[in-house]
Amino acid sequence: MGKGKAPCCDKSKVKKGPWSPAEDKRLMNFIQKHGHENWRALPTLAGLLRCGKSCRLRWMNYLRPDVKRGNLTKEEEETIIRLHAALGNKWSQIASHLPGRTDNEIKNVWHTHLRKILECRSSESGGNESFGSSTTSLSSTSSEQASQVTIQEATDHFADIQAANEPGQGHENPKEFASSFSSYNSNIVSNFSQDDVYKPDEPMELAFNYMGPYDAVNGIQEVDKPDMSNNMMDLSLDSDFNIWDYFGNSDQSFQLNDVQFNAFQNSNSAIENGQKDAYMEGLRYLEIELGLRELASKEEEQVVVASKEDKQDVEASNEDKQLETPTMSAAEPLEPQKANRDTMTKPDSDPDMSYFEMWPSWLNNPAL
DNA sequence: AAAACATCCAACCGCCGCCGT
DNA sequence: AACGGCGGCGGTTGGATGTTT
Repeated sequence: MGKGKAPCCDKSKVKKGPWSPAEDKRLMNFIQKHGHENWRALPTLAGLLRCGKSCRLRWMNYLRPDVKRGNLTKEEEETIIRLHAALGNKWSQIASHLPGRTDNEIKNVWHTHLRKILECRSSESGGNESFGSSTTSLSSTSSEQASQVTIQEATDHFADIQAANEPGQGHENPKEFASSFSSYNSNIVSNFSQDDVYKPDEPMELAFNYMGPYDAVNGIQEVDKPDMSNNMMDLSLDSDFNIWDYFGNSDQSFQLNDVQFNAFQNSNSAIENGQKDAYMEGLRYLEIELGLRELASKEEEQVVVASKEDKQDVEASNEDKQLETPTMSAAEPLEPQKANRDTMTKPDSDPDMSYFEMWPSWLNNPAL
């Protein structure tokens, strides 16, 4: 056996070959919204049946907005020839001198076109032109490392989220938020085991897997990231990242009504102002919908019914329907979560405690 | 018209180096 | 120091398309 590494993904479960327009669209939409901090996780989060490498390649060589199309100009060809003479087959380095051109494209052009030109020139000039694999050693610039998220970036990022949470500044469509929020929670809840259930004496793991050094409880500092690999989602820290948009990619079938949403969205001020009831109402509603709580009263039932009557249907394109359901999507029915309810236990100390209070550091964090 | 051949290029594969643990 | 994960790179492949016979 060779000592090659394990494959980056399960080859039997990923699609290969040419990309369809629907896949392109999905990949572009995802990256435009959330960036590409983690290629390995991206296909799952974006709902693509592709390996991360394949996604990266497609983006880098084809979908990136700054990729130049069309034939190379004479000047570009000459540049490639000169750089190849100096650098050899360092296609990425050559590409770095040609804005908008990819290493793959340059490599292809070289093999199909430029090499022949050089061969012709060589034969004409008596063999002085070089077109082989040059081994000229230039000090190669170290590859750019994935930029660490700075404290300032993290601060700005969460300031943005907080701003989105201000009254009147939040998600433009509360129902969309509630719908997508529920899908996210459905996913988390469906993956809960007994060990995941809240234990009052244990520190809570955050529900989100930050990619930057941000501790939602204590402020800005490095924290250990919980290992919940398949159950977690990575939050991009792109400057234009908006957590509400992150959730806004779902077809889940229930929504909070506006009152519930507002209470939920403004949970901190609601609690500080002694309006916890409104906040808790939103939580209970979510729990009921997720099958984590039985309807406690006629009133609650009416709230649920009213909300369902108020919901909007989300149209999914036929193309999207053909794609594999993303991990974070809500296409799965709620039944599995209802079954899960039986495996969960509430803290003994407070039988009325909301399951969503299992995230106190998240939900009540002033930074949010 | 059709078969054979040539060309193009998107995508895959395996390896490498960096980095975190 | 050793190991594993990941992004990046360069070589290669193979299907699509164009050209020639």
